[in-house]
Amino acid sequence: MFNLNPNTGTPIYRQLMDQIRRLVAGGHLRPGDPLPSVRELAVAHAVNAMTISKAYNLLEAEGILERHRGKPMTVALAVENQQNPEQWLQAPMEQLVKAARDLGLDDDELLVALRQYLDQQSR
Amino acid sequence: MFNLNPNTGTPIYRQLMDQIRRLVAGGHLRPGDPLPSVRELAVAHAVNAMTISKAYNLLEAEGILERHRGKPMTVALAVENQQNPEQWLQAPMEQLVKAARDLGLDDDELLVALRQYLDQQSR
Amino acid sequence: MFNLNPNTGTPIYRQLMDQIRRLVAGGHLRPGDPLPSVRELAVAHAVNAMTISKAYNLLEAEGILERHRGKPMTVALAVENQQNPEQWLQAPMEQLVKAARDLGLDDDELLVALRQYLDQQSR
Amino acid sequence: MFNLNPNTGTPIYRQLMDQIRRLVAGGHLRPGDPLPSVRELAVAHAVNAMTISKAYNLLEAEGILERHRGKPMTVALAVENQQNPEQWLQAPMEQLVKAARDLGLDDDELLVALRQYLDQQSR
DNA sequence: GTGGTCTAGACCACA
DNA sequence: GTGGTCTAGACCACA
Repeated sequence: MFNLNPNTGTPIYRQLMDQIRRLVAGGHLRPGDPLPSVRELAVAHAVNAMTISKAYNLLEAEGILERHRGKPMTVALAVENQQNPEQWLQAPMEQLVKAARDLGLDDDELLVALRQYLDQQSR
Repeated sequence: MFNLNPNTGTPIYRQLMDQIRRLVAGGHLRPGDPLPSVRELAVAHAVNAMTISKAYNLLEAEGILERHRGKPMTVALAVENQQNPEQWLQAPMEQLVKAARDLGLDDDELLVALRQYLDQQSR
Repeated sequence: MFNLNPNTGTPIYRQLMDQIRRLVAGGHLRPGDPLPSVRELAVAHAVNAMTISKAYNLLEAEGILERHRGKPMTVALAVENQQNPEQWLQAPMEQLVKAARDLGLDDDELLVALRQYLDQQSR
Repeated sequence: MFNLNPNTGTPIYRQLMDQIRRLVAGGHLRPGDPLPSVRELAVAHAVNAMTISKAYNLLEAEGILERHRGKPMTVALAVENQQNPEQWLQAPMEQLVKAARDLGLDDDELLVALRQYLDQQSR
């Protein structure tokens, strides 16, 4: 369902938050859409329920999710999904560019590297 | 000197390790080059000396740095800096592509976004 | 230190949050003042550390506490402690008045009851 | 009908129990008086019927309510409504006094605050 | 020493 | 079925 990796140094609950935020920003999850239950996600990713719950709680505090007693949480109706999706690309682009700079790649070399990577994936 | 951000969720010592590894892989730091002292870096980045020290220790264990009693650590003479630099780009490219997918961008849109970002930076 | 009762139906972490908020609003805890460590409080009240930590985290999100890596949390420097303390009395006054109404007491009888209660306490 | 608030942290069934107990203690509900049906209350307060039912069941177990097959529950004939009404004021008074203490108010200031609050309400 | 993350598991409130 | 609270305990990052 989601892409959760316990070994990256990024806390699992943050990984989940990032992905949900982006799925909402990208329109894949829309206002009113239900989210998988805490237990369901926990089992599916072999992760503790409290870890999932923490992510959901923080997203509720951010106004992105809504809680419904006894029912699954949903994407908030009032969520601002019309906000510029590119905003969510900033941080990972920054990371990538920094890595490229450290490695001595210039802009064009980085773009070539990314294109190659994308081509590999789609094959 | 380096680019250390305490708020990203990635431990500071890992950020430092990543950057040094890439600087070595990219040839910006070459075998025998001295590194800044632990204290110097700690002060410069307002970070605890143990944090820097931990990064240096782990890099020494990896064979990338060498320790010299009473003198600054250096890049190991035997370091394999001829290794494929693209290897160090994998993880950040993966992050970026995942973010783009969640946001509903296809390959071309991602490449355009990255080019725009790079253009902005160089301006 | 604090007054935490696991049997009231109000979650422990909320009880703690309420008390800290009021101590700050009342000026007993002032900007920059350190709070007891999570472990210290947990031991003192025979409560799990995560329960204390949850309260501290939520208060940080509210801007009332500040986190300092490796050091105790403190009352936020920017905290608005000049806000009207009476605000924090609203909820408990509402509760009390509702109870009194249900019991058929009028305003004067309630005030008398409260005065008697206060007199008992101070004896 | 009743005053049920899902957001206070106090379970709804407890809020309901408290209010019925106080209405009985205050003589507003007297032995033999019928209570609203579970469904009626559930609809009126947009609350699940099981929540109401749970409160009624617990009050029956306490001897405060009586069940009559096919008919509304009533206040128990044997209920001890002559018990000291002030007893039900203890808990909310304690809460209020604790809050006032945290805020640094002394007895007189608290009494003044309560009188002001009552005056506001009656206006 | 400080707080943070995560687990396994119990039990509660509510639909 | 849903999410919430809490525990006991492990291990991590940082000062």
